[in-house]
Amino acid sequence: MLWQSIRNSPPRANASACVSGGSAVTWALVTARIEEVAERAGVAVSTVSRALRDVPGVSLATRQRIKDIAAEVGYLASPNAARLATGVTGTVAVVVPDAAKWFFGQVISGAGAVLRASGRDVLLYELGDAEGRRRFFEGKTLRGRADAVLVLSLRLSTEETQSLRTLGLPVVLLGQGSEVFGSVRVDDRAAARSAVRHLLNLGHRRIGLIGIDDADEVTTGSTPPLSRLAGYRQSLLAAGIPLEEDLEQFGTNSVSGGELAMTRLLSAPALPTAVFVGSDEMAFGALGVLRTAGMTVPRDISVIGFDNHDLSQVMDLTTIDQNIRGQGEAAAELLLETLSTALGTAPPDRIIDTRLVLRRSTAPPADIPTSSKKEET
Amino acid sequence: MLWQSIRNSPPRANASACVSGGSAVTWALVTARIEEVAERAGVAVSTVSRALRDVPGVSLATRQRIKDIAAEVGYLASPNAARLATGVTGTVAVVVPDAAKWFFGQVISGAGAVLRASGRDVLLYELGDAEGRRRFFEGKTLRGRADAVLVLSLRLSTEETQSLRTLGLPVVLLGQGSEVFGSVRVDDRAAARSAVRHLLNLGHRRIGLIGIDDADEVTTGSTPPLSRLAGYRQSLLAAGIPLEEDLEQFGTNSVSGGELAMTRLLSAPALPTAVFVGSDEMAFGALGVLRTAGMTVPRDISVIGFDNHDLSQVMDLTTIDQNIRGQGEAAAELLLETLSTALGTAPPDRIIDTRLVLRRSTAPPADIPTSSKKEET
DNA sequence: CTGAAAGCGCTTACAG
DNA sequence: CTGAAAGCGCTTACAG
Repeated sequence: MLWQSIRNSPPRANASACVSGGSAVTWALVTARIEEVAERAGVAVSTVSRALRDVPGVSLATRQRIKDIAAEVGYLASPNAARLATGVTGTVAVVVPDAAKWFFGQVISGAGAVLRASGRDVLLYELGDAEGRRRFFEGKTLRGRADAVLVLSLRLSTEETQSLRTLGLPVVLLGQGSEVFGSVRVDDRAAARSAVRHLLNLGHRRIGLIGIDDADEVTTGSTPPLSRLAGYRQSLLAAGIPLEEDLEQFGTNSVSGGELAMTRLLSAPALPTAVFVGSDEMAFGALGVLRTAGMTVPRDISVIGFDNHDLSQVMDLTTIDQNIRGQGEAAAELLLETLSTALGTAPPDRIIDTRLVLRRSTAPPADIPTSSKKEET
Repeated sequence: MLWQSIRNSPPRANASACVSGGSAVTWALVTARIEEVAERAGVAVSTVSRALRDVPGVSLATRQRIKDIAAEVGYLASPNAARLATGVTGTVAVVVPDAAKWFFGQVISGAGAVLRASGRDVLLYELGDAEGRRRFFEGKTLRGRADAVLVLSLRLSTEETQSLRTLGLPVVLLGQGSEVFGSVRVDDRAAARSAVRHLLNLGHRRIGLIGIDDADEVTTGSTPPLSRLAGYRQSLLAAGIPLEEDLEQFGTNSVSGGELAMTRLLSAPALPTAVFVGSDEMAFGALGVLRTAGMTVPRDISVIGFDNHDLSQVMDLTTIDQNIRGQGEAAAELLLETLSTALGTAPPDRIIDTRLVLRRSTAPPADIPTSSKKEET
């Protein structure tokens, strides 16, 4: 009853018009237009337009009068008309592989808060799978829909880069450097080094790695996994510890990926006394496997993650905080700056700080390893 | 260098125009307009418009020729012009308290997939805090920006309901029933009953509750917390077990909320042998506290959650799966149906199935409790 | 400081 | 089946 009345008879005291859109006839409320405000104020529509947008060239008196009348009749400029006239959408597109993943949720929320504070709308594009990614970049999906684009955790191919450039919009990448677009990210390599150094400083010499492999069909090729691996290796080598293939296991960036990799690590010729894991979610999986195997963390093995996931505290996981929400905020801010300033020559590249968060999944190895260096196969 | 050229000199072989928008002068690429296609095809623009949108009334031959030419010149109708002309935006607004929370990420992703498959854009509105919620509903934020609205986990006040109705758009609520709008949700009460019945069937008689309290400034007043509480009480009473105030503790829907509530439960006059927790995230917090207290789950105490969170498997948490992504999908589908069909009299209310997921956080109580019934203070 | 008019790029009765 | 014209509701040179 009520339902029907909503669809078919909009509240009175509002003019209504019948617009046939698509298959169904829908009712759309018609609210005050600029013309009505102009008539009431006894001025031209152009003056109303200028007054309401605080464009210079209107006397203070008329401007105020127009504003009052606009507020009175509840006038709001039609976004679509304004967009058509100016070409400015007041919208920022956020392109994300998968909104259901914790990492991207943090970024979306952080970036969204900044964008909303600037009065902009957020258009969310979720790639989903490789096919979705292809469709997004092939079609000119964004044309006329956004003023700027924030792209998360994607290593863009030449064609994709070109496709974005053709849009003519400012683009900022998150989690990935770029020669062409602005970027916000952390120094993954340095962060990984400090994680492994923490383990070294505790006295560990046999340190395993659970890395993020490249199997994800959407984020494939992105650099953080590689940089974290490189940081791990650098730290070991700098400490004079040779790399061991058996101690490096990889999996998808997920709990189950961590479980599988840790399981493989447990069947290594000689167990590591500590493991650096490429993401907290993988570390959760690793912790689960260790528990199942009857091993105690950190007594039998130390584990350090990467992210500072919401749940890493309750899991008591030592990890690297990479301020993900802050990265999202910084990326949005950079985008807004780019929108209002003519930027210089090089695309800006902002590096966000990381920090080690100590919890109780790391500790000195049980038996001080003095001979472990020479234990290789 | 490259950067500058992006902003100032769009790729050649594309016409370009200088549009002054706001403070800065920006370049916008001008791509083919409908007129160009019409000229090339030797027809009127109206024919092109009809041909490209598969509107009947164009001969097959001309339609195909026009489509070919459009593809050739890469013509795509300007979304803003089409919107202004039709009033249809091809966009659905998703209104969410906090995109960073796991629950909402699932919904956004599920609903988004369905909406994208239908060719629609997703406009994300994150309320953030009470002030954000107020702003959203006071201003006619959505006017002219969306064809339909999906509202997550909000118990709407009369004014907010009215504000949405004034928009004249189809609205679907998720996680909340409504007299006015369509809704998708689970039967929280029945699900809670089955959770508690599981504990009863295992032989538990002293069953505690960790409930979601109403402190969240945005989602305050939503019914799932109340329904789950009601289901808990119903199950106990149906089993002839009197309620005990000390065994009901509440907290914010978060890990720390679960920690605090479990801590209070641990200082109850007599410990429960099992606890039903209103959400998995709270259950994670509860598990953490129990571990810290040196108690073993499920030997000393059984814990059952609600959600089937991604991480509940690795936490080995028995829980109620409520198919959150499925709820998001169903809500989006309902919205699309509403958009294309003139719906009947009553707002549709779709109930999604829940199911018990058995893991190893629940087990029969250690000592069979025969006298516990009379242990109250 | 203000206004009349053109224009943004489509869609849709209306007429043929 | 096709076209000419009006209209969607703004903004912005241009002229005064």
